[in-house]
Amino acid sequence: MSSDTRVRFAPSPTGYLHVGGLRTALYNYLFARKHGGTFVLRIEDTDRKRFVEGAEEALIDSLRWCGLDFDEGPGARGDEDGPYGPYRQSDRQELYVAAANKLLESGHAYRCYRTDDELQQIREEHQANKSPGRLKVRLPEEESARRAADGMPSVVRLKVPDGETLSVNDLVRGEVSISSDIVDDQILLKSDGFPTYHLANVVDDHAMKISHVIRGEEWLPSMPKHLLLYRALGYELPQFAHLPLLLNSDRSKLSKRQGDVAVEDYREKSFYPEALLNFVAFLGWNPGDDREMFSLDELIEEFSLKRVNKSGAIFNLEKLSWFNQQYLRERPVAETIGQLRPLLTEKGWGEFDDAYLAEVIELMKERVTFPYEIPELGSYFFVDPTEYDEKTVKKRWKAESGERMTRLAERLEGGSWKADDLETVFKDQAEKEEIGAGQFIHPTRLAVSGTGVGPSLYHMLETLGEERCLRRIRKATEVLG
RNA sequence: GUCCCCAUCGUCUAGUUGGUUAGGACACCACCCUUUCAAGGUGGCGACACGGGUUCGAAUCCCGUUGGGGAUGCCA
Repeated sequence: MSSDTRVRFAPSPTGYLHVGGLRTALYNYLFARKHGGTFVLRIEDTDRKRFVEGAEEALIDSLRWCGLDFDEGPGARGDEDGPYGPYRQSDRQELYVAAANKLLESGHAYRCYRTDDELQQIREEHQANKSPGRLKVRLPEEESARRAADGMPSVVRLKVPDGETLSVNDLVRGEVSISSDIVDDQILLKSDGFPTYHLANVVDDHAMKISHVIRGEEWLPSMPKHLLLYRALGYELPQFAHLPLLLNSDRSKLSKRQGDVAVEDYREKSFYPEALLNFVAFLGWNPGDDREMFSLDELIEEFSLKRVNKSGAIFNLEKLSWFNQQYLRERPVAETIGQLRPLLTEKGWGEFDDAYLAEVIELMKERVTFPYEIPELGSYFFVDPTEYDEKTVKKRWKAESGERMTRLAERLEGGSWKADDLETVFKDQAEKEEIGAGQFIHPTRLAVSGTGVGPSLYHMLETLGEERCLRRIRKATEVLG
């Protein structure tokens, strides 16, 4: 495939970027980049009732946060959006009206004057009769003329032919065919004059020279309508690829209500965009071997529609978290410091220098999934413990612990504060007192951190420094006895 | 109801031309390491929805059943 590969992501600005949409956008992006093609962003805002202020900005913001830059579309190139603009359907109205008129003239479409009530009744009867065919909405010629003369509102409908088998060779599903007899006369132009998805989509994909339509599986059933439109309008057919759906844990189509579905939700929870992308890329695609960690560039290198699955995939938060943990571990410390610092300021825990924070991060990053967990699980790196974990006290702080800790502190004072040396002192002291080193190790951890869990004790002490440690040990002997 | 799509461990999946002890990852369990917790290592648990064909041989091909999902909007 050459540079005339053109794909598009065409979201409706009804709020936010759905993770399913992100996956669709990602596959389109990967396909475009892989083939040296063009990735277009088109805003499908033909439904005035669902218009949400700021949704387009939020959408673009989420896309950019993930690093999916588009070549054409609103704001793609600063002042200029691209050669096939405008890229908002609300700005392309004439095109749709022109196409609808053309279809009207050629007899592929007709004006329909049915009322909502009539339509509802037709649907009910259709279902009651268990009839497999098309909804019979066409009015006799004279009745249409009469209603038109009465000035009744109308829509433009596609006049679906009888007895045809409409099939397409889908890039992920192979040949899919549907009989035209069961395809309804799709509304093309609504009574408010705006086009429906079906018309606008086909007109724009053609006008924007889209070569591959890569979209969600929910569009597969309407594919025959689109085929008919391409044909009636005399457009060349693009290639189609219908992607498997992203699912809730109950296998229904991924939706709000059963968890977070907006990219911005995950951004707020401080997932790394790389982790989200990596995770979402593997929902429906894999490279065919055991590798799992992929940067965007590596995905571009490996991606192929041939390896896209047919069945839906459950969005599994645990796996996403695992990816995030992996990414956190390979992150440059400087970046994590930058994430950590505002959290500390927010908690009013004061200022800490980079070197100190870097050490804390090194000790903690293998134990957490998100940077924000570092101050949560490791508050003791920043403030003295104000209480001691009850269970740990019960288990580790014996009657003699207070005196032992006092003797240990005395011996430690003024000595080397390197982890290795500390370890030597602990072991030596234990030997002297003829007890297990654990009798010092556990109470010390408790005294210094307030908890029974955490990083390697000696390294933790080294990082914390002599002053903090001795102060805390003495405080603990007072409080715990 | 009707139409379309789908079907391998709990989850994501490998398996692309029929012959594998059906592989990996997440999660879970055990052990090792660590006198903590993680991480890491080792091992374990765990799947071809069912029934018919075709074939010497089927997870793989065909048919049916069942199950799941999607569509059926003047939403996209």
